[in-house]
Amino acid sequence: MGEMRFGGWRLILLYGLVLGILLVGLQLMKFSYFTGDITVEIYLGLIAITFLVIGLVVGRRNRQHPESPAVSAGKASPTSRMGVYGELSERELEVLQRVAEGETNREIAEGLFLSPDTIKSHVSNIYRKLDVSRRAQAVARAKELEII
Amino acid sequence: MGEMRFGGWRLILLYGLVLGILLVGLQLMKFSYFTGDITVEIYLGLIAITFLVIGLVVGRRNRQHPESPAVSAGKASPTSRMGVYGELSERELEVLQRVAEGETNREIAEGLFLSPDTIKSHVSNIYRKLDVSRRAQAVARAKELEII
DNA sequence: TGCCGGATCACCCGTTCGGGTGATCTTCCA
DNA sequence: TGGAAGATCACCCGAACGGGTGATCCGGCA
Repeated sequence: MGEMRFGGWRLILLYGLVLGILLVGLQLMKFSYFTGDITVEIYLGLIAITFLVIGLVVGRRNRQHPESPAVSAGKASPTSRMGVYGELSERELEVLQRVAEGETNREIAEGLFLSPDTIKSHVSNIYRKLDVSRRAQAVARAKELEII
Repeated sequence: MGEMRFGGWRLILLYGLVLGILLVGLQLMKFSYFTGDITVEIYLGLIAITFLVIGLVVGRRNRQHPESPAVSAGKASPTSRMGVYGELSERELEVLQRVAEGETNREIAEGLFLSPDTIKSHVSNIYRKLDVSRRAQAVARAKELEII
């Protein structure tokens, strides 16, 4: 995919969304304005407040969200089964240990006199058995399970 | 010396300007044939931009508070036993936590409404403070030091 | 008041990782 | 005896990472 380097991507979507809602709102308000339902002061005030809020939101968009509903992909791990992890083989434990030391696959390979591809294979199997998908997560898991 | 970079508030201002101009343009097209008077549209656009900028300024000014109550648990002793590594800032702890969950920099960025580059920066500082050089190692270290 | 550090963001570049596919060889055991 | 599982290795490709450099803004502290 073409990468948009600056700023982030969801921000643009957010802008699009806000803009769309805003335009609809403005059209409605304009209609009311011409039919004399609301005064020009209210109209202007609404516009001012709207953009003020947009500015505030954008300006503070780095605020921390402790448990925001908009975040989180798949946390909380509903699957709470243990005991499946005992099946890490000797080799896999050896590799996992070194992964936790921060060694790269190549370094591990050299330390164990194996090919980097072999290490990759072991690491992939470790991920499968620990139900994770990257090293930092595997280390955290292993520490929690006290298998390293 | 890079003057053409999309840096910081310049980007936000650009968004604001684009938004405003777009709004004005749409107004002109969509409803200038109801009234021959277009100056009022420009007027509205200017109001919108003005308040957007005001919101921006206010929002930027109010962010970054050193005293945020919404921080992780387990931070019971902020002053004691914080040796060399103890200088991990709130932000860094937050990032480190998510690193241990296996989130990518981009995922962390989205979760915290920040730029991936900012996360990279935090992660680099974490490495320096923990004296490591990659994520798995950082997680192992953090688990050993019981800071996560 | 001027400097420092934290937080935020951008960009570049080379390396590493993750995921997939596929292969050979050995051991174990049903 | 045939399959299951483990260990070993190869290759591809895109995503992610790590390490720099540099910039802005802000708050605190000497």
